[in-house]
Amino acid sequence: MTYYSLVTNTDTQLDLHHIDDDACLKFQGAVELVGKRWSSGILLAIARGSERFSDIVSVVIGLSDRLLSQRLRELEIAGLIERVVVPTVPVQVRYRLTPKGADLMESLQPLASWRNRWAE
Amino acid sequence: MTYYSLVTNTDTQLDLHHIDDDACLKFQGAVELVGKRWSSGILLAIARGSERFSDIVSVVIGLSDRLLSQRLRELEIAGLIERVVVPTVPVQVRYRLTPKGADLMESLQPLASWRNRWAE
DNA sequence: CTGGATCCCTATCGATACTG
DNA sequence: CAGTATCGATAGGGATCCAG
Repeated sequence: MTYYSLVTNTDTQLDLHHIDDDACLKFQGAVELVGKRWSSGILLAIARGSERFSDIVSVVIGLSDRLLSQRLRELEIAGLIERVVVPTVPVQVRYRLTPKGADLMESLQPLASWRNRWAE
Repeated sequence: MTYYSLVTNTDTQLDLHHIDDDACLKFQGAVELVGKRWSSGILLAIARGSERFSDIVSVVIGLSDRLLSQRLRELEIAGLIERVVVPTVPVQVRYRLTPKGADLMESLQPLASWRNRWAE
């Protein structure tokens, strides 16, 4: 039986040939979590320094406030971002990446490179 | 076109400020492409050696043949997999990763590691 | 400024049945 | 085996209006 070799160089990489079914589901879940519409754009915006609600809306092209609100809740539940309320008048709300979220963004860097590599 | 890095060598701090809007959209597009429902599971199944239609259905839990058919077309159009028809009786069809697709799977390994690192 | 609530529309999905 | 066709249900999305 022959199959594609996905493991090429370093030993730190995962060997996808021996992933069990549970890991398969986890992998799928992880990709679909961040792959949901607008999620990655929102995360990227926050990672780039857009901490405010209105900032994110203006940075992520096409994103509506309703969807942003919804996604922010999902991302917070997923533990990727944290919501910080500053009790001023009016109230200020800031969003930042959690360590888990920041680690995720780092892990997505190879994907960004891939997109760049295969851009036509 | 400026090549960029999501992570600087400075510290744990992310430096994404020099990413232009075009790259932002590309990044979002790349994540959402592979993050579509079932797509990653199908790619992983093929990467693990499931070349046949029925194999993929049985390996990816919950996936219906209709959706598999649809996703396979999308992934083929995206240039991630190739469809090989062997003219026997009955016809055999095999799917495998293209170099672009294999490269993608390698680029997703850090994400799999991330999922593993932050599993509770 | 930061959303919540509502309406409505479309895309997408799962199930079922069918074909070469 | 490797799909296609059809259909009803539903989830997701855009637009709009409203509130603390």
